[in-house]
Amino acid sequence: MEFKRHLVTAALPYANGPVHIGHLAGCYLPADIYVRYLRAQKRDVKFVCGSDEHGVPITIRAMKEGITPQDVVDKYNAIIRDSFADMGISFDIYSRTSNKTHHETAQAFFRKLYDNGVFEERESEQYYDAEKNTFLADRYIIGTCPVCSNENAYGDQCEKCGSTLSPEQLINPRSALSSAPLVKKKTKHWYFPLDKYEPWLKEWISEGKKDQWKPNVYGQCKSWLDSGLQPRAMTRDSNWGVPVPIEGADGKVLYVWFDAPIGYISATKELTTQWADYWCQEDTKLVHFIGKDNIVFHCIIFPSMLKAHGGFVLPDNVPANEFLNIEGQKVSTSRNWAVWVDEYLKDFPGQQDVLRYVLCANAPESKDNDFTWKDFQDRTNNELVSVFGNFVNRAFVLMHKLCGGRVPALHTDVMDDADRALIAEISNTKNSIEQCLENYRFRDGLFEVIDLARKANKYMQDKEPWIVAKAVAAEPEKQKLIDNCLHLCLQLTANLAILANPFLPHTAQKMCYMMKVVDRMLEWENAGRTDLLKVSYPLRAPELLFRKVEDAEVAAQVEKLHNNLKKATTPVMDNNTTPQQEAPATEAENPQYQPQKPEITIDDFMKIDLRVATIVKAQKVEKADKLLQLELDLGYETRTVLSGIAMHFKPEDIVGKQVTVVANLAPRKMRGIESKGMILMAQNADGGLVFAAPVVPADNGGEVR
RNA sequence: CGCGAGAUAGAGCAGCGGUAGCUCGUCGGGCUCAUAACCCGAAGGUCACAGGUUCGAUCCCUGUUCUCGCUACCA
Repeated sequence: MEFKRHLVTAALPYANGPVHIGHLAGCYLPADIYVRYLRAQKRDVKFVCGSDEHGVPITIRAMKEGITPQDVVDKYNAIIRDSFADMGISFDIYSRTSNKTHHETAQAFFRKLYDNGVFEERESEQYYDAEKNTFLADRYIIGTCPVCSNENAYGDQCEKCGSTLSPEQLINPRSALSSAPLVKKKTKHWYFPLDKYEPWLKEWISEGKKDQWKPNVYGQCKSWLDSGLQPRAMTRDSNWGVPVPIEGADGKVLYVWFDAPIGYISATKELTTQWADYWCQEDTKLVHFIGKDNIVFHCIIFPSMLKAHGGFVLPDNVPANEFLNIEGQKVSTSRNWAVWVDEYLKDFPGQQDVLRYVLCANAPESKDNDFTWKDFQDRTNNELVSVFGNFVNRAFVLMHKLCGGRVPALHTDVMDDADRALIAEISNTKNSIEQCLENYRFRDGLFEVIDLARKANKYMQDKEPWIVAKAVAAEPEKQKLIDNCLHLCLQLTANLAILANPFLPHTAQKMCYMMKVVDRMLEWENAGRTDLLKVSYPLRAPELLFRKVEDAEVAAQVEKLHNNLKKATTPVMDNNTTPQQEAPATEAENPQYQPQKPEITIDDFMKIDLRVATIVKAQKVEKADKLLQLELDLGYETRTVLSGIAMHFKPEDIVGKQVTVVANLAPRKMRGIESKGMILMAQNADGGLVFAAPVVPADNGGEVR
């Protein structure tokens, strides 16, 4: 089908914390790239999102901090909204589910289903906290696990033994919120009969979406459908949320997963009076960008709701990403193991596109991926800076040096195959990127952009205009070769701006400024043209598009991550301390000492094979300031170990000394020499090094434990 | 437990029946216009493991192991 309109949504972030880079990589960044691409094509597109501001965790948080739920969501809504705006996530509207339009829309939706007799009413008994006057979600009931006797098992699961539980199974259940004894109270809720929609869903998904949706998304849906759907309660006992709009429903609100996706509709309503065109016309392409944890809600529940209501379009695709881990560990907000976007923006001002680049290049499109600061540095320095940034810079610098600061002419009489191939490459790249983006393959699309710059670097290298320039004095007609090379490199730079624009919008803007062209040049249809910059048009002096990430910055970020983790795990999380009070304590650490590393088990430690060894030979490694090549006698063998201690010790002084060596460390090549192990050194505050070794001679090869 | 997704060079990913590819890193060389950059070349993989189907399997089938998810309002 030919779509006239596009409606793109990104998962509503939950307003009880800031956004981290996992959120960005998971859905906001891909959604933004997709939307920017569609806009550049002048297609009709609306991009909606907003804060999800209801639900129990927000009320809990408010209770703990002694403020109202509204205070909580106001605070985080502002932080989240600003982070997105600063990162260039270009929503047409960023709304929130606590506002009036949303309440009205969600209530009307519920009412329509209610009037149509869709819901089933059911009464059940649930645990109630009499002191806090609230029903308790399973998660907020604590008790002793019937399986492993852990006294702090949750009502839904025991984290110690992993058993799945229900609150009834807990021994001595108690409230997580107060010391009040639990009572059971009857409560009535309205259930959405998902089971009745199962046949329809099966047809819609199994037959219609099998090859269109990503394998993880399709597989997940199929799994749900095959195991059979159950009616699901769409209301909750709470005073924070959208009130259930029917008689006799006092103290009840809509289940957040009922209300949140309707937030997409409410946001569109706020955005435009034409909202119904986007939601109700068959030729609208609705796309939900989400993370994998949301698949069931967007592929099963929400479509069923829309179907039950009638009159709405259904999602054409739900390109869910997997998760992004940080430095090898799962993101955890409670342990504060995350890279927060607002903090990144403070630490790396003006470098939004660098993060956009890294997160897109390493996006968890097909499986969970790991974000490491080292990878952030490598990708930035070796790909963005060296390939893309450097090409643009050298094209500009050469143009100023060899062509008088103006766009040189293209002399068709001396064009060769390399020139023509480069021109063809621009169109090829444009087509490839279109293919990638239309199919939600953003990582590949971005690669194509960088690859074009890579090819352009090679083209320039082959043409060597700086060499040709030396011959111009003797053979003036050679200037034509230089002109052609730089003409094409500059036109290619203009194309790079267009092609990179969806991914790196701030960079594209900067390039437009340097080329002195208006934003309209960035329209997608201009890609592939080689007349974007007029001949003899003077261009500005180049500015560096990106800067390198320094080792110290990487180290600082890694340390920050670990410090935050320590702060969160330190048992000061008393109910009396609010997070605001804790925050300033961060800097109070003793600065001379490295923070202690995370706790390990004895098993972790026993994996390390420490041995006593004697240095039998030592020599400097050529072309390395710090490295010494050591031959160590371990009793049962002699091996080579490289150590970065050349600044501290002379080779001849340490021969014969005993050391402790990590014997089972994976071998690593440095300067072409394989190092098989590591010797232990103690470091003093002044940077001085001391061998960590037996105080009296011991047997070589002896285990250290 | 069951179900789903994933497991391919040091890292990140393609390939999905016919001699294993790309980017980065590593190593060697070249060049110098450019952010010590760029260009050329090389090394590096028993394609998680074990069976099976096939003339032939990384790719299909079966089983196993590991990771993540499906449960909790963390994308």
